[in-house]
Amino acid sequence: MENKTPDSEAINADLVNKIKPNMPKKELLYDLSDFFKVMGDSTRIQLLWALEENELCVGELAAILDMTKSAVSHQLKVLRTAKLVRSQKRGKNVYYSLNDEHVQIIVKMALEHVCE
Amino acid sequence: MENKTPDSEAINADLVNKIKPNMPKKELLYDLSDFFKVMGDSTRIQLLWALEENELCVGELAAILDMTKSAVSHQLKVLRTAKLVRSQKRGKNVYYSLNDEHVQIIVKMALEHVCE
DNA sequence: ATTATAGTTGAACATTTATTCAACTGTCAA
DNA sequence: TTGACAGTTGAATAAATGTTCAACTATAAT
Repeated sequence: MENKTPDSEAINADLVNKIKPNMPKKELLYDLSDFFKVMGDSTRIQLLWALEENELCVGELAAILDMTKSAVSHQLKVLRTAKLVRSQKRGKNVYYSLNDEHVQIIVKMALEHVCE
Repeated sequence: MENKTPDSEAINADLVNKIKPNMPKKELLYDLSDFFKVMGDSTRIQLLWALEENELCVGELAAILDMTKSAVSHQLKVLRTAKLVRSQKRGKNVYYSLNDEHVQIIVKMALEHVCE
């Protein structure tokens, strides 16, 4: 009776050995998850959302989000480090704008997912 | 001298009042950031990556990721709650598979961003 | 029935993270 | 120069998060 399909299969070692070497390298893995981590905060999503409409300075962003300039500035730094926004100082103000065309598409895809 | 362009502009209230009402509602905002939070972990990225190749049970996933079944199970629960994977029990095993076609596209876009 | 295996679960622990607060820099106006 | 405003920064606090461990359920094999 060796050809019967078992009710429960042991783990498929061949499949594991085929998939394991195709896994992404640690570095790429961290880059990917770090990118999503940056997007995974409602304050930063709002900042990106607002900047899709216009270049805006910190005070304007703080007014739109109803938050302190300090809190906004901290989060803008995260977005800047991730290269999702860029900043430009003009007079007393620092104006921020989007720096990556992928972001708008990614947010749109995510919207389709969460709106199902 | 009232028509000179000021070296430093005060915040643009009209712009703020135009953008503010177009901001996403709290609920949508949390749904969006929660989605990205789920993607923002290297273990869960690996799970999704592996499941793109094949339906896999918990033990196989644990072997591929070199992690305990417990840790994998905890993260699979997060993915299940977010409706990114679905599970199906067969015998003693629980097989997981992808549940959302958006995810592969979103990961691909994110790859393009981080690989620049 | 008993034993072994697959997977889930909750508590605990350590780490990360977002906001607040106060102090600071730099620029403009008087 | 003095004062006001825009923004940044670091420390502190509180909240969220990932993995481990041990205990548990459920299914299969003997």
